[in-house]
Amino acid sequence: MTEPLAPQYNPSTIEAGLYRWWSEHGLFSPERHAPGSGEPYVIMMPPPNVTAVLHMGHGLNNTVQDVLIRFERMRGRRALWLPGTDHAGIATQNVVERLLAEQGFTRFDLGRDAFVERVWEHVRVTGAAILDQLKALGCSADWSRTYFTLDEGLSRAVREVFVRLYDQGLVYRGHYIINWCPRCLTALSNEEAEKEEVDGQLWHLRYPLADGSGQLTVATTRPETMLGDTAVAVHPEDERYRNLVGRDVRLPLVDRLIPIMADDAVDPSFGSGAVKVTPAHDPTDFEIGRRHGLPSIDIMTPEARISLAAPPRFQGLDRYEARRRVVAEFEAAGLLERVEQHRHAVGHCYRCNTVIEPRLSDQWFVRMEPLARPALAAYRDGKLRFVPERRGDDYSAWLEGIRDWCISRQLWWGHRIPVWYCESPGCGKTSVSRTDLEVCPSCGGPVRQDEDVLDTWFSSWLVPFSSLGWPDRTADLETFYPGHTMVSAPEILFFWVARMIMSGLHFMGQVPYTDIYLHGTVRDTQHRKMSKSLGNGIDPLEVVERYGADALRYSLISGMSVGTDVILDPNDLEASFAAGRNFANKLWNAGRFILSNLDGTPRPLAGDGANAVSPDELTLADRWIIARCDATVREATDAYQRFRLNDAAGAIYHFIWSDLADWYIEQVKPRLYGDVPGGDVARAVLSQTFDVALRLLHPVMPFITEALWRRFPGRREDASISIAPWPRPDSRARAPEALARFGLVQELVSGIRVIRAEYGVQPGQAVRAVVTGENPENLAALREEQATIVKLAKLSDLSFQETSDRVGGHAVLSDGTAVFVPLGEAIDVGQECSRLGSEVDRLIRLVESQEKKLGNQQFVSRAPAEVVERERQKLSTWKEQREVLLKKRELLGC
RNA sequence: GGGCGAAUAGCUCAGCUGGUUCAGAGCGCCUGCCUUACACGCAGGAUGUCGGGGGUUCGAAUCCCUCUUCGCCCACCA
Repeated sequence: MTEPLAPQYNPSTIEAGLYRWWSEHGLFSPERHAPGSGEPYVIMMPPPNVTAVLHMGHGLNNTVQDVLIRFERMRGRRALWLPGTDHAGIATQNVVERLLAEQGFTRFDLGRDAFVERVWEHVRVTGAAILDQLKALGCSADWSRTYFTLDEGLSRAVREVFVRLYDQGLVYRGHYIINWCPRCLTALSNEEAEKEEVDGQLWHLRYPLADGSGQLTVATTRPETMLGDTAVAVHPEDERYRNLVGRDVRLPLVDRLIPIMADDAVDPSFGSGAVKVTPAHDPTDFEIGRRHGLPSIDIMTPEARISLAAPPRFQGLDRYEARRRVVAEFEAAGLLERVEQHRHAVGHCYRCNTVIEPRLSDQWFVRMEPLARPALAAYRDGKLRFVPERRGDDYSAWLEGIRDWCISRQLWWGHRIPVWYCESPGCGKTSVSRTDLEVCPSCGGPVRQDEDVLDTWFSSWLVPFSSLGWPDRTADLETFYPGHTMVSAPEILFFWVARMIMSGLHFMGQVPYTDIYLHGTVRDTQHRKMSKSLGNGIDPLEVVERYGADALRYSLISGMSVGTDVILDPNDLEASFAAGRNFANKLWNAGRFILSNLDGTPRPLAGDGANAVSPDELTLADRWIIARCDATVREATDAYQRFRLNDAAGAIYHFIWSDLADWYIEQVKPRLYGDVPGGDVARAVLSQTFDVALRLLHPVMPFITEALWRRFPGRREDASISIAPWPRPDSRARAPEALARFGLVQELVSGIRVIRAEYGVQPGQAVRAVVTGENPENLAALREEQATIVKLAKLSDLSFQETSDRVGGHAVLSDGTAVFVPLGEAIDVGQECSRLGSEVDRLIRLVESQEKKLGNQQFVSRAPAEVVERERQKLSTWKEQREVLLKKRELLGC
């Protein structure tokens, strides 16, 4: 690593090598980077689905986690970032089924075993690709502990949990209305049925009374379900229908007699106040049916076609064809009262977006209320912290309204439900078992395992402990449970995060983590979520190749604030990622400059060493940059801890680019070149502040900071910035006076630059400047940095004196100190007068309003004394500046 | 229908506990520079009724009310 650094930073030449080096040195495993010491710090990676390679949302999610884990690792924690991948039952099965369909097959053509083997093939390929992608992003997860949710270990945990919950009466089999996807042909949980507002219609249908004495109108959004109606319900208090309760209507098209009954579930103010009751196809109707002992008629096949339970002419029709046909027949019979436009929420499958069909079937459920209660209490007792805070409200609201969790899925890809049914007549027992059963435990007869698999979230909700070896009491489990921070996208708060908390409390007795950081979503410039179907995605690997992982990471982090979305332009990668790339290049070149000027190990800045730099060797600029560096340490550390990663990145960016590169490096050059004495002190200050800056930035930009940091003279071959100690604030570095005085130097230089720019002074031409002022301390400070000012403002001479020159450019600093640049004939007196005039006007207005404020008795008496004093200071400074400017105008003869 | 959030420069957004970062940053735009770390750069510059209206206060981008517009979450009025 001694070859000269190229002037343009080329991430692709260093990233892969550094990552390999980190891995080989085991820097990501807690036992290697912090053997036996340090408080554990654990982040569980949300396991990416093995359906497909990662998108930018994963890029953001994992970058955030990596920033946090690297930060805590440098702070001396035994940091474990535990990675894994999720088998993603329904999603993965769909992907592979689609691939099969392209070849003209269905899963039934292959059969269960061959199909599952086919899915495994897909999973092995994408799973490996995903891990490679995470590595390309620089993710410092502990790959030696990587899990897959279908691994043997995690499968064992799944069975253990199922059996325990069953034994505790918290898992049960029930015959209920569930959400059914007619395309995926499986049950879904409530969370997997995404409600979406759609413009639909409300059909008002007339049902004739059985005795022919009249009609009753019902309103429905799904007229085809009337084929399965078994009653009509009205509200018990509804006067309009009181005399009809107990009578029958003749169900049109089907010609079946069904009763009219009263039930509280009916809202008399909606529609006609009478509801058709279809217990097999609607959850509310199912409950009504159950209360009144109504029969259920299932008129639909799993594919949502009309079944044999309906009249023959409807059989086999798709649900929407059937809807048209039913409506048409009602209309033809004069039984269609009216059709109303009606906007309502309809459930859609979260994987294929097909409209959900409520369906009556036998499924397995988890009783959630007993699990939810402790999870709610944990939040109320302050054991969980949500960032942003308001997400805690979503969490508790969901828990309060929680319903039982349907966990069985009619899929082939997933954990098979560990339930066996005895097939011998006379026994028929249901057995739930941790191990596979060959025979019935009670009668020894033949058994058949439940065909279904478990919801994919039934394995991932256990990850905080199952990935550590549970149910065995492993050393990992002892050390790393409970963990600390969960970094997640807000859309999986209920699917995953809340359920992990419930399982953690139930099986481990403690919440799995205390901080839940829900970041925003990656969107395009039209604020649409990035997705494959919209074609507005950005491939993270393409960005890594073109701009580097650090640039990608910086751009993501700087573009996010707590809980808000990150906007990227998929059509203009340059606009989205150039900032990060430019910053990396800036840093690279600053590093190139600094490192090439460090001839040998620099003197220590502090300490007892004989050659340590003593405080009185430091110049004003040195004290200033050291104080700025210290302030940045405080700011960045605080921001990282509060998950304000963009603030941390911003503070470091500003320190490196503005303070260190634009000001300090520029001003320090004469000392480095030997034009001015003190080069060794300058090198010491440069070395230390740059070292600190690299360490502060390392969590966000790990590759470039490591590459530069390792090149410092005297660095041990095996030293890595990733385990270098986190910079500490140093109260001795605080120097408010240096910050203020160097601020004046900056003001003076800027003032002269403005004059040069406004008067079109050639960039190469040096000019003279004269400073006058009343404040001796400030003048002394400017004098101390005379060389800096001369260099940065390109002066031929800087003098401190009274002046009688009349022609030139003027500027006044915030403390009233004035600078004058004689420009000879180049100056336009009239222009300068008007320039000064408008400045004077501004000050006059400020002084006036300030005098009014201070003349206000209310303000002076009610505002805190320090505020009043501060305002007085302002007034006197402005007055002083005004006087100086007026004097200048006088001198110029305006 | 219920709950929550947002609206600040052309764009993306900071501005946390009312008053020294108070009107800001980055990008974009304009002017001038290939100054021996960096043109992925340097120096300078322009741009705002802080969404509208009302209120509280000595003082409001900041707190309260209201309206408008967007967004998110939840929901068994069929």
